[in-house]
Amino acid sequence: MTLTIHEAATTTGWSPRMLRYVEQLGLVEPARSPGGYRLYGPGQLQRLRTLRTLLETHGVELGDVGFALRLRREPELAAALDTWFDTTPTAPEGVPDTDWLSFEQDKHQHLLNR
Amino acid sequence: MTLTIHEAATTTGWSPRMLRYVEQLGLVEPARSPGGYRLYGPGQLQRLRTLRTLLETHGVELGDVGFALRLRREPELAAALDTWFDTTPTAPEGVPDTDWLSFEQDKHQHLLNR
DNA sequence: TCAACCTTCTCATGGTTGTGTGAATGTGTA
DNA sequence: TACACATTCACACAACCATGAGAAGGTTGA
Repeated sequence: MTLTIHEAATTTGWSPRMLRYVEQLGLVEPARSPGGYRLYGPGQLQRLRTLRTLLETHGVELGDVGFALRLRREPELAAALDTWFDTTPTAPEGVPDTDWLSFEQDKHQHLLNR
Repeated sequence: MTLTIHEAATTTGWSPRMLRYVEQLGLVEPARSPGGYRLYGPGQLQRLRTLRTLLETHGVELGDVGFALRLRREPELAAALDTWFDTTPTAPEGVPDTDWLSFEQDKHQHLLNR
């Protein structure tokens, strides 16, 4: 039960070109025939359709989903972003001036309860 | 202890233009003087510096950090991405054909243990 | 008051994204 | 063996991103 790229394209609403692009982003990677043809299984077709609605309903770009993928492949990146966001929630005033740097650095050790 | 935009720029390595851009992305939002001048506190200066190293050490773009911000401001977006990624971890073959759709839909109910 | 800074807004621009189209070539099947 | 379809690669291009620079005007503080 596998479809060729053109068939997969017509049943999912993507263009063949875009299917190759989506694959290049690492989002949906079909198997290959011995000769190199892309073979899309039912799982991938479903993924392609839901990807489509995901983009539309949330106003997200393919590149954004690609970045989200990066976030789960590089946990240290996700962790770095976490600490950055959790540090001084955009309103630093009112914190005693002296504690500041140590406070920052503590956060980098163990993520705090927010 | 607040710096004006030009001072903040020189001590953090950003240009004033970029500080305004960073603010527009929602990443570092300084207070304002009664007359409308941006006022950067020590917390924001630290944030700007760490932001800079974050970008450099991980090869991330400002827009990516902006998207990460979106992810924590719109939990339903993050959830949608979670379910999409957790569904059929890019290798659907080998799963009995019939269980497929129900399997998919289950996942959308309660996130599974990966 | 006045110099030095700030504000917003607009124009400019090189780089990247998303997407199509075509060329040159290989694959699958009746 | 053909014929329709696939592959990769490259050119194209509008739209957007990240930045700079300038204009027109307001704020600050000695």
